[in-house]
Amino acid sequence: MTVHKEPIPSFALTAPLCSDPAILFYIVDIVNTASFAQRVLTWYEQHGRKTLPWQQQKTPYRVWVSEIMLQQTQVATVIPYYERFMARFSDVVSLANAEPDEVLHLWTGLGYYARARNLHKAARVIRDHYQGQFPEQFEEVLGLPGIGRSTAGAVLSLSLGQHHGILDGNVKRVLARWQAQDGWPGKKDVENALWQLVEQLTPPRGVTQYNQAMMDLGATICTRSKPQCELCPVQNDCQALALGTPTAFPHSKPKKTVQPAKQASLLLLKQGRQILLVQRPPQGIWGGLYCFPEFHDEHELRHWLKRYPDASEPTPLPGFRHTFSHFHLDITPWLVELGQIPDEIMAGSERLWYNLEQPASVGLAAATKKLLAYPQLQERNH
DNA sequence: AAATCGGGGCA
DNA sequence: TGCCCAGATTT
Repeated sequence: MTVHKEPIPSFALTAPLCSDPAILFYIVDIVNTASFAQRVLTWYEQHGRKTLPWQQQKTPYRVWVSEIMLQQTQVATVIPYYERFMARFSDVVSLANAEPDEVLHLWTGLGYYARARNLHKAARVIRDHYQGQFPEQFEEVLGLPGIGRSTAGAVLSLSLGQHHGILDGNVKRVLARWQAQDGWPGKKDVENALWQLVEQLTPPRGVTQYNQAMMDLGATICTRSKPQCELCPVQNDCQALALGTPTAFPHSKPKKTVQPAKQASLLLLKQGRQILLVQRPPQGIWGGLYCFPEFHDEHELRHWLKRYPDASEPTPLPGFRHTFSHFHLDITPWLVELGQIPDEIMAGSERLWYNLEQPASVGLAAATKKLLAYPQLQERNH
């Protein structure tokens, strides 16, 4: 998709250099592309963030830790964690020498603990294979656990001024909008197209500021919702803005076709305060969790119930829809009371008479929890 | 309730 | 190679 908005004014006002509109547009493209980085850099001088903790004493180690923390959390939240982390582990060797538990402890609350583990693993690789010096070759950095192309580029460009592009979530959004890039960036081909754009636009000089500026732009102006396009330095040739739908980019992850609803009837078999649950097979939905006995429909449920002459007439309770990522389940609960617990039902380890007042420590599906809280299940004379 | 984020791990 | 996942936060 290509939408050409007005070319930059100085260029548009001169007499055409060429009568072929295709070539003219091509030239205008080159001018706009060449000026993209300049406009971003100028914006950064005036509006960019330059006093963040990891922007002081910029070493690969300090920038690396900040990049990993920032992958999952916003700047304001990261700052106190970063300060504590740096106070305790001032260099890569002290991090490497720490116990994994202590690293995780300092990470507590940030989430994504696999990344803390990778951080620690990488520190040990650096201690043991790089004499405790953070490597400065792109391929070496790329080889460290938890570091991919974008993080490697960020660390080496922000701390050492090496010429590498970056493509984190913020940059992806800025570029996908500027280019009106079709497709979901989770797809390889779309990501490749964006990387190609990164390489075209990243300027030969001022990479440190440019990369920082692109991230700041995405974090403060070109935000996921309510972008402030009127403040953006590249608004004049932003294709998504020209289309009038900046927030339509980057295209969101294609929805998994939500299957039409499946029907399930659940039997709430009850004897006093005891409720029958069965453990589900390890595979499939609710694997290993305890749920109510499930049937396709009321008929199947009644058929199963014939074995228990003692059982009361099933009473339907208010149903509800439980939505999974890829299908709906319409649940109709049926309540049945039993005079006594049949021996047959007692047998089998996959069955559990769940005591409402002394709940067993087992995994319960969300829908099961919801049903257990139904007032109809509570013991009335108690 | 849904989308998100960059890299790892798996088919 | 491409797909799914983590895990807490934001919208």
